[in-house]
Amino acid sequence: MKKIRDFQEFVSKGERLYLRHLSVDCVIFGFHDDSLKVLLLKWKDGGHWCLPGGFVKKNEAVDDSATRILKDRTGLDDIFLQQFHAFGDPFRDRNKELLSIQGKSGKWLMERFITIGYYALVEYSKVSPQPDWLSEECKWVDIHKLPKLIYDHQDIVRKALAELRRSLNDHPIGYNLLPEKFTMPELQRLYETVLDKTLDRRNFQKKMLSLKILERLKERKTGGAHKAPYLYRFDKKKYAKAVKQGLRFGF
Amino acid sequence: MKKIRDFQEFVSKGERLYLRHLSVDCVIFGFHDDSLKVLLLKWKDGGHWCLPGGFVKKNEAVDDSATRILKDRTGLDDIFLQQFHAFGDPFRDRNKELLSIQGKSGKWLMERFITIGYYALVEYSKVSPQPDWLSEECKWVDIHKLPKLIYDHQDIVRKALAELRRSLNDHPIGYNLLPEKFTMPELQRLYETVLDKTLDRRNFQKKMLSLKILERLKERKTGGAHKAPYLYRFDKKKYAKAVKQGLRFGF
DNA sequence: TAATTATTGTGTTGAACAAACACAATGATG
DNA sequence: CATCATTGTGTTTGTTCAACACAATAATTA
Repeated sequence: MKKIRDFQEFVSKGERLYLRHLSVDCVIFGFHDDSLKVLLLKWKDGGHWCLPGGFVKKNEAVDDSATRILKDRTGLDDIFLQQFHAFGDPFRDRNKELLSIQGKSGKWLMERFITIGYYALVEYSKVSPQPDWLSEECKWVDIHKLPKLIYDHQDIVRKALAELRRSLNDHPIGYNLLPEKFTMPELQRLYETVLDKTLDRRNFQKKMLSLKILERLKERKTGGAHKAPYLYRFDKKKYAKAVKQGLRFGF
Repeated sequence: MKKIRDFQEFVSKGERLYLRHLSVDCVIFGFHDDSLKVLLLKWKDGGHWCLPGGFVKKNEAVDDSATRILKDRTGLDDIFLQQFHAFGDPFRDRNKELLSIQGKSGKWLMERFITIGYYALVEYSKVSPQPDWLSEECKWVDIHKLPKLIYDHQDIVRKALAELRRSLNDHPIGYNLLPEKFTMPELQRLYETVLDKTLDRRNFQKKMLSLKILERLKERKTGGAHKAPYLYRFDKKKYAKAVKQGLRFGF
C-alpha cells in the first residue's frame, strides 16, 4: 500500500479514491490491568480525540475497509470484527470546523458522512498502536475514563459496548480478548469488567467449565503474590463446535 | 409529498435529491394465517421481486428514510423499526441490467450501492400494501415461500430473520405483530413460527404470564369450532417498565 | 337434545440449573 | 514458620424448565 504523505495529498486524492458520504469507524476493545480499553487517536491539529476510522474505496467491500483500518492502526490481521450499527444522522458530524480543510479539493470531506460502526476484539499485548497521518497519538484508553470525543463518537462507543454485552450470551469473548493462556480469575475479571458487575467466583468457574471449551494446563508460578492459579486455554475444536451449535451463556 | 410521475423523472431528479451510493431496504414482517409474512414488490419491468426500499435524501436522517419508505408502502406511521445491518459488498447489486435505465441522467443509479437494512414489525391487518412507481404489485409473501429476489435481497431477509430471532430474548414481538387483542394460542403460534419449532402449550403460557405484561380479558366466542380461548392484551405500563428493566425470555 | 370431538385451562413432578455460602490448600511475605 | 491473600473445590437450597394428565367447554353431529 502506498503511503499517503500528508493531509493535503490525502484530501485531494480522496475524492477519486473513496465513496462519497460514507465512512467506517472502529471501536477496538482490549483488556489490560483488569480494565476494558478502547483504542483512540488524538489529532495533531487541536488535540481532539476520535475513534480510528477511514473511508471506503470505490471498489472495496465495507467489511474490507474495516479490516484495512484495523490493520493500519494495530498491525494485526485476522481480527475478530463485528459490524454493529450505521450512524446516519445528518448532523452527527456537523462541527467540521475542527478540521482545517483548505482548497476546493477538500470539499468532499466537509460534506455529510454516514458512518458504519464496527467493533473489534483484540489481544492487548499484540497491538502496536499506530497513529495515522492526521494524528499525533494512538493509544489505549480505559472505557470508563474516555476523554471528550469528536462528533457522535461517544455514542458509537456506547452502542458498541452495548452490543458487546449483548453478544456475551452467544460468543466466548475471552477467546479474542485474552492471551492464549490465562487464568480463571483473569477470565472472570474480563466478564466482570464488561458486564460491570461482580460475579461469584465459584459459580463462574462452574459455568465456564461446564461449556467444555476450556483446557486446563499446568500451574503458573511467577508473579502473583499468592496461591498460583491454573492456566487455561481454549480448546479450538470444542470451541468451534460449541459456537456452531449456539452457545448459551447465562449472563 | 410531491408524487413522482414516472421513472424518467425520478431518475433525473434523483441525482440532486439523494445521497450517492446509499440506499435503504426494509424487511417488513407481518403475521397472518399462522405464518410469518414479508412484504415484497414486483417490478413492472421483468417481474422481478424485491424488498421495499428507497434512497436517503441529502438532509435526511437514515432512520427517517426508512420511516418514510415504510409509510409509503404500508400507509402506517409509528411502526416498530430496527436497523440491523449494512450490506456493503461491491458486487451485491451487480446485475443492474435488470433496470432499464436510459440517458445520462440515470448514471447515478447504475453505480454501486451500500444498503442499510431495517426490519419492521407491523400488524398485518392494518397494512394496505402500496406498490411504488417501479412496481406493479406489492404483497405479502410467506417467508418460507419466497420467490427469487434480486441482488442480495435473499440474504437481507435471512439476516433480518436471524436478528428477529435474536431479539426474541429481549423484545416481546407480539406487541408489534399481533392485533390489540389476541389469544394465548395465537401468541404461541407466533413464537413457534418465528422460532420454527413447536413449544409446549402449558409451559409457554406459564412463561408468558410470569412476565406480568399481559392482561386477561373476557371470553371470545365467535369463530373457533372448539372451546373459546381467553383474549389477552399487553398492559402498556407494565410492558414499558419491563422492557426498560430488560426482559429475559428464555428462548 | 345428548353424545362427540378438538381444543383450551390448569396443576404436578422430577430434573437441571443458579445463587448463596464455607473451608481447606497454596505460595509469597516477613 | 506463622501470616495473609488468594485459589480450588463441594454442599445446600431455591428457582426455573421440561415433560406430562386430566377436567372444562363450545361447536358439531347423530
